[in-house]
Amino acid sequence: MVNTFMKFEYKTHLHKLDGCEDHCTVFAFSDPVDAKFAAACEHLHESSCQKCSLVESCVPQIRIKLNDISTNIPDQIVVELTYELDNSEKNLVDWKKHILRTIHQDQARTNVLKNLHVDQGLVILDWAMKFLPYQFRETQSDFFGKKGISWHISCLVTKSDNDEFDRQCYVHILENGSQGWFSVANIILHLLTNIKSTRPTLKAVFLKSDYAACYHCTNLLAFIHQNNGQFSIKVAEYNFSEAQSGKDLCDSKTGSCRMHIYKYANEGHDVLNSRSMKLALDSYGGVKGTQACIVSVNAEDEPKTKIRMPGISTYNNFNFENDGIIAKKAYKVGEGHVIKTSTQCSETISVERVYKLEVLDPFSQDQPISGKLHKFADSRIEDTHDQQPCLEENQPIAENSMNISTCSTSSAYFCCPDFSCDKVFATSNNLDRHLLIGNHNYRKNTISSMDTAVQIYSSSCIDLQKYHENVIQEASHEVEISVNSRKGWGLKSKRANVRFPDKVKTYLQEICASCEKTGSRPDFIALSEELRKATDENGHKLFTIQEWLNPPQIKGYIANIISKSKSSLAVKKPRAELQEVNVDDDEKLSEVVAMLEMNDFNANAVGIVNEVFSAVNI
DNA sequence: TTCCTAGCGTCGGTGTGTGC
DNA sequence: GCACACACCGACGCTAGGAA
Repeated sequence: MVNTFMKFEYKTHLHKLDGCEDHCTVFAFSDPVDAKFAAACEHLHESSCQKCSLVESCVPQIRIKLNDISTNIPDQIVVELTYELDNSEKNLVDWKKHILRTIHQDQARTNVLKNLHVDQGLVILDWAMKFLPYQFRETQSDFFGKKGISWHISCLVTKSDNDEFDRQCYVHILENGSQGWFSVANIILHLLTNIKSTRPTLKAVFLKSDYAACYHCTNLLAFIHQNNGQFSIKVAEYNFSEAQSGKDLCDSKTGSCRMHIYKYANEGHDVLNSRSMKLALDSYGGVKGTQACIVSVNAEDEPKTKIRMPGISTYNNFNFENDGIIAKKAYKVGEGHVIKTSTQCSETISVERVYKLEVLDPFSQDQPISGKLHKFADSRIEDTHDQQPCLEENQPIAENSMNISTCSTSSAYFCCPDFSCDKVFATSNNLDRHLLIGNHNYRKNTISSMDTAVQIYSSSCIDLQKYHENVIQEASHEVEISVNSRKGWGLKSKRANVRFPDKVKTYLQEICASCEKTGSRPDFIALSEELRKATDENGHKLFTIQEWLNPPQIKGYIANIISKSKSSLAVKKPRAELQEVNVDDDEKLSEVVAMLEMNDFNANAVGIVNEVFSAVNI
């Protein structure tokens, strides 16, 4: 029940003017400690939502039930179940916070588009999944071991004089370079220069991207701020969205480009490198509203500088002002903290030092604009029939709106992919535009499909209905008791860096060493279980509940051990050098190699024989 | 200052399903 | 039976930031 609620319904509850602590985004993102990251609500938070409370209270409810039956089950199982419940409780709350942040941070895009002037633009940045070389006819052996081509997508949205939005997409295919801040800085600079040449009236842009490390890093932010005056178009804001959200437009454009490339390849062409990739993208007039270029960024030119911005991981919104960067933890919550220019100014990140981009093949001629965004009057069913865009932030949402088109065509087949949004479109283009604006119409129905399902079921099963009501009532009662000031509950919690105990490390190192000898791969889930059950010769537990590690932690630690051992081997390993050898030496070498191979073969054969014997108990 | 842990994204290997 | 498509998952790279 909680799972379904979180997946489909929770986001429909959220609102910044709600009187419930679980729903009010301003309350959830107001820092209780630092007033600069807090905003005051003009309403009281007196109401409570039973369903939202259930997220926090479901695990305590299970814990109570566990305590009731704990006398009948072994202590070890009770301890393990308690450990699992603790982890689940934390994960559930984290998930709830993630949904809250996703919805709130997406308002940045909606508001920017709502207030966009004709001399401003919104740029959404994203790295597309690396493109794997594609052959018209390829064998399976060719399919494996491919090295992908990096390509970066930038979508520019501008507003025309007649209140329509224009979209233009820029693809940077990287011949050279990694997906780090240095490449991103070069791409942004090249992009802004290019946009200025085609749209001279543009004066400022708002950047938006996901939380990837190459975007959300001190060096890039400091570079933008320090050199903003030299950019052909000023960067006004940089808003970050939660992981895996807020880049729908880039994703849909990536899909179109991929399909265009595959279509070109399927006509008998091979797309094996950046040149052929650009050729494919430009084929048959190119992808509508999309331009591609090939660039190269030499990683060796990257300035080796380290700029400090304490607390950067908690900041999501940055405004670039003359006297510093105004950083906020959540969009439009609080006045923000000013990061002064002098604290992060560095010669090493000047435009001259950073802008080393080499354009190998420039953008082709300007493609036609991919489409005009008209305004839509009806918030539920959007179409382009001389209607107005629904960019109003708090517009009223029709109660119980149905996913049935009322437009004259009665052919509304394109539903918004967001399960909680009830908008339906007559054409795929309209859906595309809806995704660009991101103005989802979340259902405000008090009765969800889950509720309806429960009601139908409960009508034939009265007992189940009673049980369901009891669970919710008991859960909400629990929460009411425990409620105290939860201000800022939606903010990212501070990461607790806890060192793994030495004896756990030693234990894992031994297991890692034995795996290395046997060649077997460690099973992280089994190891996590093993840590909980390991005992000494007297039958006492080796590790306490505080020392248990979960599978991802074990995986990370073992990966670290392997990585270190590899790097130390690389250092110790003498460098192989090519030397001329005479024929006699060469023959001796061949003999040695043959002998080593024979030894290996014999060892393997003995191993196989032993395994067979042990399998048949001989 | 260095080391270690965590988070996010991408790459490559592997297993399974499908069509010819 | 072969070649390809797709999903899953572990490995790894990059980055931030706290502990030692």
